Amino acid sequence: MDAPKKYPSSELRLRLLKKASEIISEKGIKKLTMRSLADKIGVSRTASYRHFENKDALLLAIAEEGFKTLTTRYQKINHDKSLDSLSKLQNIGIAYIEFAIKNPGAFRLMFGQEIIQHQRSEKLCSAAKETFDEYLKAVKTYQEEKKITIVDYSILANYFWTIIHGLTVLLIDGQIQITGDDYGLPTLLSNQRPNIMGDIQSMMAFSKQTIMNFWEVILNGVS
Amino acid sequence: MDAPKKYPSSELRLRLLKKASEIISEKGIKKLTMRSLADKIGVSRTASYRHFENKDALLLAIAEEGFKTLTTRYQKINHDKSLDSLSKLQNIGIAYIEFAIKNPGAFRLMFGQEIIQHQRSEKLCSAAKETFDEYLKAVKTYQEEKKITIVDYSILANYFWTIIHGLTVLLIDGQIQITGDDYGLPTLLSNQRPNIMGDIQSMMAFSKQTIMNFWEVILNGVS
DNA sequence: CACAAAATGTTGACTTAGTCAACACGGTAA
DNA sequence: TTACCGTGTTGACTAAGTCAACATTTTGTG
Repeated sequence: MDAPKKYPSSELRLRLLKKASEIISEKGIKKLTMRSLADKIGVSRTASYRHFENKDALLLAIAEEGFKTLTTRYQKINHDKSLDSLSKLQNIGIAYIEFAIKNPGAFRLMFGQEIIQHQRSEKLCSAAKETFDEYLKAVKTYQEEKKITIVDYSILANYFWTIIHGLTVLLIDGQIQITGDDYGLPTLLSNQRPNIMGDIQSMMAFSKQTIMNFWEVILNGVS
Repeated sequence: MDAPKKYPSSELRLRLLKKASEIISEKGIKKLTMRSLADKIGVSRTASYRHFENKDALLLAIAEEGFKTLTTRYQKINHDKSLDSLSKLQNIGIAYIEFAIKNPGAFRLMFGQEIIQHQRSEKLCSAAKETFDEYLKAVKTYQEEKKITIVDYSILANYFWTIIHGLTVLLIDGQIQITGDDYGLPTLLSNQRPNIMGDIQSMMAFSKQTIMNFWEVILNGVS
């Protein structure tokens, strides 16, 4: 009898998702309140409960949407005939970072645990699985094409993921701050309010370069 | 006039820190309430406010303690004459992961943003700086010894950090689940409650192996 | 078209949790 | 001894999640 399951996408539902996602990206999850969210959108304080059972369900839906978006991007890359298997894999990494930089709130919900640890729904898991499968497909293709046989592709996938995820998380948490071509102090060390999401362009340029550098090292070593 | 700043370490203060850290590691920050924390320790609901201005200050203190602990470990490693510079760097990475696995709650406070983004105190920043400096020292020593001149050591530090941090975060968020020698499904894909912190021994063994593998690749490439 | 049912939104009320204020008590320095 | 500090307690207020009852609109169906 979980009340609000129908209504797959009304006007309000979409606006709530979008606004909530913005708020958690900018201010963090703590600062998202059902009441002020409704208020900002201009409906009464409990209107959101017609579209989401509760706050956790709203957060869940944000994560789910996130996976769907990411899956679509991955699919587009995997289907692009003009890209070789290495470029596909790299582009998928870049898409992951770009998504996270543009939607840090959603990204944290998707891959963190604070929220999702408990109330994972079937829908969320299958959305995540689609994203993951698309990623695995790219890894597998790359591995087969390059004839890398020393490890299973799922292990290879974890290794790539480790690097991309590490970079992503450090970036969105401001531990590697980019402004133009400069590095800022890690958030860690600064008691100023960090300008974490300063300049998406610069962050993406930095990320691409970093991925290329990692790849160079992976292929040839540092020597 | 921020009231409770004196009292650097009473009985109760320490018990609060310890218990709170346990709770956030096991259940997440959302589930830590000042009232139930006090209750579990057996004092009245506002007793904690004699030792911490508010909940954020308590979380801040947990992070600060975390940095101090980590700094001590790093120092011990850096001072160990029996280790060469590579081993020091690797051991620091392992210590980082071990700390995170044993104290995921504190770790998230220290390196995440959800909580700390706003109320960073001087004390927290300087505690973080000490940890960071100790890490940088190890990187610098390694770089000088190995005569790696292609990049600045602070960039090298970011690269290592990226890998270690990525691995750490994926582990504590259950995206790489270890049970004995097996991999479990990423939390992502499972709607069962994940047994994230299953077996610290196995997770550490896995982490050490992974770090070694990464190093192997970094030194020699995959070819 | 008429009407019941479903969808959607509103206000009132309850509950939990953060936190302040006032009060209490024991120890210690002047 | 006494004033004050450190520490803890209870009472009270407020913000926020959320349910229940009620109102309005939309929609499916005879």
